[in-house]
Amino acid sequence: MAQAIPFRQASPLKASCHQCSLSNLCLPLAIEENDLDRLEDIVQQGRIFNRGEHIFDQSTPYRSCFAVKSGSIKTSIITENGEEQVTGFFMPGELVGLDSIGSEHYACTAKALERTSVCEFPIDRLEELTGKLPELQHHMYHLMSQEIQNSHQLAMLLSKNTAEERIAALLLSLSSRFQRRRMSPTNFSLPMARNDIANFLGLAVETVSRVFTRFQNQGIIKARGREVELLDIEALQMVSREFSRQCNN
Amino acid sequence: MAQAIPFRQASPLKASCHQCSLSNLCLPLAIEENDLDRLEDIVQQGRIFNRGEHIFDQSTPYRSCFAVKSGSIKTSIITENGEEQVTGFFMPGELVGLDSIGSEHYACTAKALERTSVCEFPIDRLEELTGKLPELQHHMYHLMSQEIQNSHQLAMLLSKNTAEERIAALLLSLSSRFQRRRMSPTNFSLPMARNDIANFLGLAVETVSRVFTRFQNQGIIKARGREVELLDIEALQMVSREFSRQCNN
DNA sequence: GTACATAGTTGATATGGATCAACTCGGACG
DNA sequence: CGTCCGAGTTGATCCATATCAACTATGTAC
Repeated sequence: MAQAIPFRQASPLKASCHQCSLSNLCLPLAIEENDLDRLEDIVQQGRIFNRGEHIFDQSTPYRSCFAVKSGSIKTSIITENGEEQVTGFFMPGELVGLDSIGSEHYACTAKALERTSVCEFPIDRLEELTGKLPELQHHMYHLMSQEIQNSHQLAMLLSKNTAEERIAALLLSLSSRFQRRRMSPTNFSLPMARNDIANFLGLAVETVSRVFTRFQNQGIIKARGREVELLDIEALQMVSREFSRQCNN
Repeated sequence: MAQAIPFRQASPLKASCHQCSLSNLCLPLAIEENDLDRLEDIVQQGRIFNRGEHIFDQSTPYRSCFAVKSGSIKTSIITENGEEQVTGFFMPGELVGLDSIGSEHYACTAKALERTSVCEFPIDRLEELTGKLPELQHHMYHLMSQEIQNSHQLAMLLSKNTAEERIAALLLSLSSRFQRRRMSPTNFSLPMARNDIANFLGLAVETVSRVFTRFQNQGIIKARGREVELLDIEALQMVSREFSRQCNN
């Protein structure tokens, strides 16, 4: 047998968590080197979505959760009367779809904010695997509880904080998440539109815009469009009142 | 051996999920009759807390999650500057502490709103057990994702809805949770103070009070103190705009 | 039963951010 | 290179709810 392969075959995309630069942020984090193969067995790597494409849709039967490899994703809930509520932004190394694990259907819609590649973890196989690897199970619990906490933080932000505080908190959250990926924590480009920020933070677009310019006038940030430079992180932390990392992360 | 027992011994409280009237709402729901013993092995039943007592405290090392047997519990986060944010109310059959599973410390403080009895699930033994019982694991995932969704709903409520809508939604949520326990969905007594409601919904106490009287004047509810009667559920649903169950549940 | 504290209600006023409207910027496309 | 369109900014006005203040009801301790 050992049939010769005429050309380099299209990789079946069963590729390497081993080599992934994000493995220290993602699921492999929880796993011993020698168990990593078992995770690789179930993951489908490298699916690409263009800006605006849906990774999954609300009310669709739940199949998988996804890890962001590159790019970014926003999740949102659509209510019966058509209103949208952005529930989160997800950056490389972060897991999307945890809010639906164990449910029949996706609880939200996930949309690529830019060209984005993801790894897909089919839920039945993942549940099977977490049953066998206690560390992985523990890590899943941890990630999900983290998600609950994030959402509580968001609720707190929404109910107690001013527009300035909310935006400062978001900027700081993004900053620390860029930093975690060894990118500049002070100089980055926002993956989402003002509109999404406004929706996420429970504000009007106009308010977001005004706060941005106010911060700019105070010399706290420099912003042109989506390009942002944080000039005075200390000041941002003062504004955001609680120094904890809000929102996601 | 077979030593005679002189008096009826104090029960070691290894008691019966089998007989618990809430088993269809709680963890046993997920388990085959014959596996129920294994859950009973790890649960510590019947701990009682008086009104105002803490079931657990924020930043304390995480040990267990708790199921409410009777009474009710509120959870809240305290920020560095001493502000409190109520993150949820928990009624019989509901699980408290899911937001901390997999974490080192409790992410919130849980306080009994009235005389309350709980069942305690030590987390290490629970994780062990979920590793062995796939249905239980699945159920845990489901409960946790539910918790995320609830929190997202709360965030939505806080960012998009008026005071009246928020309060209507809360009343409806409580109503359906009472109903689930086969209690009157229209006639119940609020376990929490106006203050807690206000904090939870991101409103001032005065606003809560005003909305209650407004609803009363419109003949939608009848309220004296914590005693509430829902006179027109339809109307409440109209007010709460989205007909889904908000907040918890 | 009285007193004190706490929870809840009601009224008057202030304000942060929504809303409405007009304008500008930047990029895609012919 | 100009046109068009959505995204973003800026200004003026309005409103829901916070805030402040006074009062009432409820309940708890002596």
